[in-house]
Amino acid sequence: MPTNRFDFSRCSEVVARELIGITVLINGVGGRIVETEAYDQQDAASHSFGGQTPRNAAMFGPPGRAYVYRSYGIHWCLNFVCRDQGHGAGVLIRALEPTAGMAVMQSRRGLDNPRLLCAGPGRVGQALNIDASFNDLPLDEPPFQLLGRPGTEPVVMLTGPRIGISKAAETPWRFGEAGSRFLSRRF
DNA sequence: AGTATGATTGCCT
DNA sequence: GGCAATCATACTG
Repeated sequence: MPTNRFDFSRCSEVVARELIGITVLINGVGGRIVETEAYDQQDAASHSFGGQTPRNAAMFGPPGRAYVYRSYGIHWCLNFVCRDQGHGAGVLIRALEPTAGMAVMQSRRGLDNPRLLCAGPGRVGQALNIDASFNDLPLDEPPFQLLGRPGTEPVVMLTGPRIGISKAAETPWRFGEAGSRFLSRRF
């Protein structure tokens, strides 16, 4: 049976891998996570790298909450806070295979093609109607729902360098499901 | 297929 | 004042 329990109190790389195949819903709308990226305080590409600031405070709070930030002044991006409190680590949700609330997501995105609904962090934000009010919210309570458990289904994992960053760009902390048509980009 | 560009805003140096 | 964990569109070859 599905569960809302998920162990976020581990390092971002492990959590990022285990999230592949997990379903995330917000108010019943969303899908299966097929692409993630790990970020960590020791990592020059992470928002938490320089220590805690008002913007990244959620990353330093308890694991298992959302960290939401504005990207390029335009998009809202969703992260899951992980590791131990105070460590400044999180996992960026980069792409979903849309499964629930397709019509709502199509309307929010202004597009029909399921393939492009949630293929990228900004698109996920728009499809799930994310904004700043979701920052720091616990992931095991409404409006969030996490379904499934790591290892329940066999997932062939792809690994590669993260996207859109300039520092630590060679660190292979991007993860995805092999063969998925819903990835933001090819690995 | 690949490369370029504008949109847009809050945070940090 | 500069920049950013992006996206859609409009080019080029």
